[in-house]
Amino acid sequence: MRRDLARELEGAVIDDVTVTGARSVRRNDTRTFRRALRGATLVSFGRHGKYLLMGLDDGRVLVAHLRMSGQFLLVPSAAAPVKHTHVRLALADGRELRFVDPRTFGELFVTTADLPELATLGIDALDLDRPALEALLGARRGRLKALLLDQRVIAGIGNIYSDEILWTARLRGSRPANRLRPVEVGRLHDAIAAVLGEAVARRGSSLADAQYVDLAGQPGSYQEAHNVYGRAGLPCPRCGRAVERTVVAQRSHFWCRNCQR
DNA sequence: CGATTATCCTGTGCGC
DNA sequence: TGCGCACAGGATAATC
Repeated sequence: MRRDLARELEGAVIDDVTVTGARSVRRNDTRTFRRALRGATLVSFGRHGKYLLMGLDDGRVLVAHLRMSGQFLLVPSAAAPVKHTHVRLALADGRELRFVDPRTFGELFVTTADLPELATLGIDALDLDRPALEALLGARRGRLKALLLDQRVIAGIGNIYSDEILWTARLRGSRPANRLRPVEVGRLHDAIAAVLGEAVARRGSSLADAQYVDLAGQPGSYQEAHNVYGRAGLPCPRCGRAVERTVVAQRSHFWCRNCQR
């Protein structure tokens, strides 16, 4: 999504801001949010974990998190808004960037360049080198899956990718994070890079309800490459044993008992 | 400290 | 077809 935004919106000028949803703009009141964005030019496009960071020409940053069902859609301004369109940024060139979010868990806000709201986030998963991963693992006593999902430790890995990473690294999510052998840390590090890299290359995972779509409304295809996520009862692609589903902290966890140790 | 539970929402798919 | 229930890419606060 960051790449789509950068390709399409570099230099775009925001003419008007319409906020119709009550929950999508957080941390700013609507008036502050509108004032910050009206007339602004989008000059840079970053990301930290799952937060999208759109830099404005005055140095401030429009921060967005899609959470479970948020979408950014770029459409002609005249297009009729779909249901659950909560925020619209009308651009000077006749297009509109729309934030659509049925479950309203997503959020948008404008803040200063030092991003105080994101201060608790851990290192981005794609910035993690092997020694850094080893240090993080050693400092935490919980289970490996919980650590991968904890955005304060590593930012950017969610429930699909934690399961795919653990399967790729042949590690059980229930393993104590600080008791991996060096060779296992190496496999985990490789798996994080491989799974996230391939998922980005395939433009993300869109499940049956197509909540995740790109800026043009198109789904990704990484779901076709899922080895365990959502595949309870189906054969493990590596060994053929049925993939299991257990529940960890109210989240589904999919894994292979035979080839993850 | 770490694990679990409830909560914020809407939509979909399933069994009956 | 209608109803109730389980479940969904996340994050966080409260509780055990």
